[in-house]
Amino acid sequence: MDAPRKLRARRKAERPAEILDAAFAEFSRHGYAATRLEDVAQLAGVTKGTIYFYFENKERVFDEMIRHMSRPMFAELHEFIATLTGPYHTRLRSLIGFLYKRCSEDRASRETLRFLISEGGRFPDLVERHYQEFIQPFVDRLREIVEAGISVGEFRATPAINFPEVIFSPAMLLAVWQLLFDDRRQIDIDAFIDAHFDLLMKGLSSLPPKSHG
Amino acid sequence: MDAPRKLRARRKAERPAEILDAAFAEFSRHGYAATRLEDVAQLAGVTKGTIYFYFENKERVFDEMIRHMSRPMFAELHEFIATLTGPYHTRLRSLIGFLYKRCSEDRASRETLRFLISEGGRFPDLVERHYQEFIQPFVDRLREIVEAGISVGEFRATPAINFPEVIFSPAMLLAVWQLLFDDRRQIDIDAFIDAHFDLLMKGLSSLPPKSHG
Amino acid sequence: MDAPRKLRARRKAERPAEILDAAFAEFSRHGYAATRLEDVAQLAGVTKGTIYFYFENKERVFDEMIRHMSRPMFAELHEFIATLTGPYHTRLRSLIGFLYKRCSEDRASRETLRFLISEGGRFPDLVERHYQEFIQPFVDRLREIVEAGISVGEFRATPAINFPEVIFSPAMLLAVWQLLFDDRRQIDIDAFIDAHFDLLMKGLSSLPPKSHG
Amino acid sequence: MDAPRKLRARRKAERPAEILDAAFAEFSRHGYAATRLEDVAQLAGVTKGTIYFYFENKERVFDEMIRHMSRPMFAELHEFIATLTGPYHTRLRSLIGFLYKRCSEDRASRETLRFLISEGGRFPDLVERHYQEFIQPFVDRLREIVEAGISVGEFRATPAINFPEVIFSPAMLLAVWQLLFDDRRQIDIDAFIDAHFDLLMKGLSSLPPKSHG
DNA sequence: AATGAATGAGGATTCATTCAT
DNA sequence: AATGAATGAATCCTCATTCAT
Repeated sequence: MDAPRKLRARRKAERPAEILDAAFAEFSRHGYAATRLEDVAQLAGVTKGTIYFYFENKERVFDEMIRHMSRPMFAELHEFIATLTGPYHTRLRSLIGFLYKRCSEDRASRETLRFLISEGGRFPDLVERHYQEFIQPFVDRLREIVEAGISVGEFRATPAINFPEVIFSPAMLLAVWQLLFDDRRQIDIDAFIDAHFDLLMKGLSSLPPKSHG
Repeated sequence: MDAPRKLRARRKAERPAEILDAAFAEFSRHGYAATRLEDVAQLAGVTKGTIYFYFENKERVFDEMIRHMSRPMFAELHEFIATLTGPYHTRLRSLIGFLYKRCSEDRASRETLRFLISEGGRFPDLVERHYQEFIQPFVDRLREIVEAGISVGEFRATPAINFPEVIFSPAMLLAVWQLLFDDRRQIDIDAFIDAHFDLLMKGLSSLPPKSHG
Repeated sequence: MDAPRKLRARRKAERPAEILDAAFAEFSRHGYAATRLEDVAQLAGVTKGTIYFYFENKERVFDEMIRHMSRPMFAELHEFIATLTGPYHTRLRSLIGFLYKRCSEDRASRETLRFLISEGGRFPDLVERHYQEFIQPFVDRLREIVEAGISVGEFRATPAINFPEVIFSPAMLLAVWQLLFDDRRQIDIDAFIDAHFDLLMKGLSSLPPKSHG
Repeated sequence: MDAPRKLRARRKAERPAEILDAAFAEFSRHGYAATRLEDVAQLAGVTKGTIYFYFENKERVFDEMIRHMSRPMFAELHEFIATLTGPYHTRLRSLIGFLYKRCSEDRASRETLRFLISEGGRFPDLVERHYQEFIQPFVDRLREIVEAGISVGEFRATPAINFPEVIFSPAMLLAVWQLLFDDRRQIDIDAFIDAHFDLLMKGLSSLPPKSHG
């Protein structure tokens, strides 16, 4: 008499997340407009009606799905930012490394970028939220690190200080690349990251280039 | 009795392009699935039936629209590539400058990127075509320039040679930024480009950094 | 330990009536088809499931609601009829006055008329029941009074004896008026009734009209 | 090449009316909410989509259907009113006779009354329109006739002058009766009307009652 | 060439009803 | 007794597509 009640309660608690996971799968495959809620339901192992029990309509399913997928991402970023220590070039690598992990390893984050680009017109709040919660904190932190690095002489003064996006843009390109080609044009990600850091550190360095001789 | 015939003939010749221009406007506003051919027709000043006279179905309208918007872009790239002369760092700036013009000034190119990201799953050929016609030639040319620059000592040897994407990624980021925020978060594009080149040239440079004293 | 049990018992006994009262409110606002049992439940302070504990389905809720609202009406009519005394024109006034009270003061009776008109096609038994229980007894009693009045010389012989509906029709019109306009077009009800009786009594009178001189 | 074009054009011109006729049939059978547009379409010999080609949505179909059915009724009333001549009791009979024709012979008018009673809450404009276009003109004209009749001594002064509804209410009752019982409880309409006029004329008369001896 | 009336499959949404708890 | 999660049939409405004119 207790186990089933718990089961029911547990199911109820888990249903919305199950539906949102299914929604992620379908929406990222077909886009917002071409996704049928019936397919989402089926993938979640429920029926259409159940979705409407938990969510007001398709737009809300999409919106909540994005929140559902983004929440851990936002949280992780903020946690991660708090732990950065060491010399500034290390912090910089570390921070950008975090972004690479999001872009290259985490399909959810990558697909979120796709959603923002594809459906941003229909869901402008969603874009704004991601700017406030993810992009801006990330960019700000990046700028602080570079500024601090400059002030202690680790980095040279550079106009890129005003456009930290320039500094991490290869990570974004990698994400877009993967969105475009999925697995059809593989990139050696580690080598890509190394190339990025090589160029970046050289570009930021306040030291003369090593002699190759 | 001749003028009207000519007019009609001209109209006829222009119809498909007019429809495709209208299609571009509607598809880029709402995405493939949410665009109604009726709206495309209205914007083009014709009726639904007329679209079906010129195009087989909605998919073909989309596909042809992309071709229509991309053709000049492809052509320009190839023409542009042929004209590159001078020292390799100049050629590099020039080539990347071309990309910036596409990304920042040309809405059609930018929206094409959005289409590729949004609808690539539905139109894989379209992605492939753009890779063959635009991305690959661009990347190849870039790599050639850098390689040549290295071999004549203008640039240092760098692993970025294997990932020319790293070199132009800020331009792509700028395009994505504009797709996401449109005019809501303006960027000083010239300053952005300067920051990019500053970092890039420093990163590629085979010379010691200028002393600031 | 006893009070709560009583309370619950009382609640239980009252539940069906509470539900039917709520049903009356919702059905009369939206009609049968457009009323949602969920709203009825909410208004009654219970959940959907509870309704199905007490009633088989939506049709039964509606049917029982009508019975619930009509029962006192039927009972009152029969009681009232039994009490009629005095001269026949007094009895006539009194009986029609009863109808006016139902039509003008009692929203439940008026809305019942609306239900009969709106949903009679779906619930023919309901119409039949009201005919048997209310209309026929009322009409019969009315005819009896008029016949008796004629036989004692209070009223003149009139073909209206065969259509007692003609005699009370203004009361029905008033009900319909209120159903149509609610409070948007107020009528002075007492003056309306006076006008009705003035015309009716004159029409039935066996006496010459009063001279106005 | 001409006949078919005409045919097409004629069909197009007739379609909306055909659909509205079918809508009348279905709506009056089942009420607004319970009517399925698909059934309306089928009865009209078209498909769902066609209805939406001509009408924005279900509400508009209903609204236009009412207009469609009422227009001739409104027009006829106004024409009829203009033709009234003769002694005032003749005009009165004639005007009320018009109403009886609407109520007893014309199902469309009767069903319109049902719609007003059933769906007035959802379509208040519709009720208002009928008041302005039909009820008010009718009532005003009736009052004028009675007033004129009084002033020339045909009728006695009566408080019913302020409530002309009292005068024609049996016609309304007849309509309601037919809505409730359709053909299940037949009324001898001519006899009913005679009874009405007998009572009414006696009630309005300025003369002493005829002696029956 | 072009129109636009007509189609009908498809998808969002609603809600009466069930049933495990 | 009562709950409320879950169902799925039903219905509104959309829109790509066709075709007679």
